[in-house]
Amino acid sequence: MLENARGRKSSREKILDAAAELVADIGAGRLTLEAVAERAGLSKGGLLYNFPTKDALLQAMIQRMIDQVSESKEALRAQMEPGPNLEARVATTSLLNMCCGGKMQEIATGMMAAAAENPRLLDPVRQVIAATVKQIETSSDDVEAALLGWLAVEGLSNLEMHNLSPFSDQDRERIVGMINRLLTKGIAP
Amino acid sequence: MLENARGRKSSREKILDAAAELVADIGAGRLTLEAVAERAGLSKGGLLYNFPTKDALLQAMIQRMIDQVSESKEALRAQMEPGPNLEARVATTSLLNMCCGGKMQEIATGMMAAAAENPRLLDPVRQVIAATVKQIETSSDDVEAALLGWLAVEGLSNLEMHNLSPFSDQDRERIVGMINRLLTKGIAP
DNA sequence: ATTTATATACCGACCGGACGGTTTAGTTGC
DNA sequence: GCAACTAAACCGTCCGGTCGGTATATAAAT
Repeated sequence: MLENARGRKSSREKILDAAAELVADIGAGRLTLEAVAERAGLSKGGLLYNFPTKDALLQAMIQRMIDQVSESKEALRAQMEPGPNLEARVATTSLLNMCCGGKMQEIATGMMAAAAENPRLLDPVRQVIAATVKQIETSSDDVEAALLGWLAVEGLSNLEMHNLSPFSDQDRERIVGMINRLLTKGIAP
Repeated sequence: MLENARGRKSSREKILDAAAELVADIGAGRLTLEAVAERAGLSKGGLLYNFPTKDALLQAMIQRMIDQVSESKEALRAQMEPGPNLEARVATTSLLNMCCGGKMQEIATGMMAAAAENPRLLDPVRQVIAATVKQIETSSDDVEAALLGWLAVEGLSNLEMHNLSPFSDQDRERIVGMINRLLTKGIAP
């Protein structure tokens, strides 16, 4: 996916990958152009050729993450068994898959970097969140359960993206299962 | 509270207030010593007299916020009507009062600054969170409901601390009410 | 076929400003 | 006389961004 004609990853992709990894490794506040360039395997000049400013790079990180989430949601929507609160289940599952699967791969990184550098870069995220919530609110059979589950996943993923989660893998699994039960069986068991 | 002998706020307090306000105003990544000093009404030298390094300042911000939360929890624990899942209700209510009451006053600011600058500064927060969760798990009548409610509040407050919340005031009130109902009446209404 | 032109993608030296922290010399109030 | 500063200069480093140059490929002109 997203390779150029010769089947090799484009520089843009390599750069975005490198930036995401770096944020995860050394922290959003320490993200520098030189470090990104080095990890992506090109020079600072080459990096700035692809992204003329640091803001542009951060913006692209955010956009890519939004696109990936939306992709993942689309896939889940097709694949998931139908039932109540489908939209909420799709939203929560995609969030959990993306940001929490062992390493927070794509989600948190861009957001943390943007939040540290220039909060306005989070505007597109705001839109996505607003849209997601609206969709959950209008499409759910049990709006209360759906919102609650979504918020809980939001909390869990936020904890994990700051390495603040006190939960073991099996604790986490239990919690995820519990949220899924809430979403499929409603607020009354 | 926390004033010196003559009833005036100590410089330390003024500095910590200023830093918190600044983070809220201009973003965690743009927090500089000079700006903090200016807003606190003293010189950079005076600031560095009180906090010898920027790390020390951030550490103090975190510590103050932890102390305030623990204070607030203690107060709530005495004042709150007894009932099921008391500990979870205390934890969630203190979180909501602190960080979400109109302005995110104390909680988010220190955390965001620390996360941007030096994630290791969040270690004390990790401890508090782990302790809170353990307490909720051991003391709750309905552990599932308690954890779910706590996570949801965590999610809501995280959204709010990045100005990402799509909820209106009355939406928010409904959600908080819903979480409280979950905590007081259990997972089955 | 050879030259010339143009575009793409990149290198890397360098600049300038910001910022954390130091130092020094002086001031004010208890 | 000491604690708690002020004021201002200064240092060293880091870092975003600029800029001139380079290599390669493709196209156009002769």
